[in-house]
Parts: sequence; structure tokens; C-alpha cells
Amino acid sequence: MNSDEYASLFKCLSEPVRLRILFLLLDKGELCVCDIVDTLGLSQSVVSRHLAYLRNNNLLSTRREGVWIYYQVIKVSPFIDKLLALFHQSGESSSSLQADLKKFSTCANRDCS
Amino acid sequence: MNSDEYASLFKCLSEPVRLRILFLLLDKGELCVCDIVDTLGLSQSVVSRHLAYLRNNNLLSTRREGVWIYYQVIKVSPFIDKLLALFHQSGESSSSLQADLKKFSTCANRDCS
DNA sequence: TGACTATATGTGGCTATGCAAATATAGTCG
DNA sequence: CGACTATATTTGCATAGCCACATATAGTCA
Repeated sequence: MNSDEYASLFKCLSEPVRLRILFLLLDKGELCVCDIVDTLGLSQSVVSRHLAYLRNNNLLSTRREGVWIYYQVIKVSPFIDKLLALFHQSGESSSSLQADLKKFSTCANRDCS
Repeated sequence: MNSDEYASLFKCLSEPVRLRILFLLLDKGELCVCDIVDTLGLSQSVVSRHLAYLRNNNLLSTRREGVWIYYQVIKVSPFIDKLLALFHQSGESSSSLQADLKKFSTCANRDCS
């Protein structure tokens, strides 16, 4: 990786909404868009756009199942894996990120109904 | 840390020049501005601005010694420390970051003369 | 096929950020 | 003090990224 590539990676992580999405996915493994929209309480447009950003930068992969599209974090390079693991671990003591997890538990019915 | 604070931190790391500066400082410990300008081959204005950005975000500290101002990476939180250590370690296999180190060895006379 | 739902994307406006060039600040030395 | 050097900051401009709103795409089901 050269410095431009590192910078692009960090730019993916330089936006609060993207970080909240990533943290949810790191913690829950795989989620569909509507789960994320409900949990974060943001518009579908905003969430979809950030998901596209992360997907275009090879941080997320998608899987369609009927109407729903499920996103998950891709494991690619050791550096990125370690970086995301570090963020995931650190987020355990972040009240705002934990609040998202809690919101997820209370609002999401696991099958997007 | 909340998601805005994480995002601000990653934004500091989302710029190639800032990453090159950080990598130099992580590797060399402490450098004055003219060392960095010479090594990176960029204008003084650009380097100074990025140093200010990093300093304003509490990633760097400064120490004046006569005309020269020496910068070094601050160790603050465990998360940031680990993150920077990971970047430093990963940069060992980045040819572009290693090229900066090499350039530093050949061009810098240690006392800014 | 038509209505409905889930998701993606185009557009316009606003703000943040990057660079270059010029200028300001501050220390040193004669 | 005045010349010189090192560093910081201002200004003007261009670009990138974010959001809101509207619209498009695609799957499902009756």
C-alpha cells in the first residue's frame, strides 16, 4: 500500500455515519439495509449512499436475498483486518456506539418484517 | 470516544501528505520542519499547514529550540497509540513510505544546517 | 401486469478542505 | 536595529463530500 491507498482507507473511516455502520456490521456480522436504517434512525438515502461508499472501497460485500440486500465486512488485508478489529474492540467502551447496539436490539426484528 | 471523535481522528489520517509526515515522525521520533520539508520535497507552506492540522488535533506536540521547531507524535490514548503503531508497522512493507525514509537518510544532515 | 417494498442513484446547494502564492511572526546574529 | 532564516498564517480559488429531495431500479406478490 502506498500513502494514497492508506489515505483512501482512512477516508472511508473519517465519517461518523460510516463508522456507526461499520461498528454495527463488525458486531452483528451481517445486516440488511433496513436494519441499519432503523437502528441509526437516518434516512434510507443517506445510509444507502454511505454503504455504497464503503462497498466501492472494498470494505463491504453484499448478498441479495429476495428483496433484501445483506451487507457484511470483507476481510481482505491483514492491516485492514487489524485496524477494524482494533476499532471494534475500542468501540466497546464508546457509549455512543454502544447506544447503537442497544437500539438495534430493541428495534430490529431480525427478519426485516 | 464517540463516533464524531473517531471520525476526526481518521480524518487526520485521510491525507497522503499527513500520513507521510506521521510515518516519518513515528520512525524517527522527532524532526524539525525543515527536515520534513527536505525529505518530502514539498513546499514549506504545505508541510506547515499539515503539521498544524495534526497539532490542532492533538496528534503532535512541538518543542522550540532556537529557530527550529521540533515535532513529535504524542502518546495519548491506548486506541490512538495502537492505531499509530499498527500503521508504523504496516508501513515497513510500503515501498512509498520506505522511499521517504531512504530520502531522509540521504538528504538530511541531522542538524538542519 | 400492476401495486408495493427495498434499495440505489441523480441533482443541486452548502461546507470543508486542499493547494499556491504572498505575507506575517519570531528567533539569531552582526 | 537590520538582515537573514525558520515557521506560521492569510487569502483566493478549485475540488470533494455531505445532505435532502426526487426519481430510478429491481424483486415480490396478488
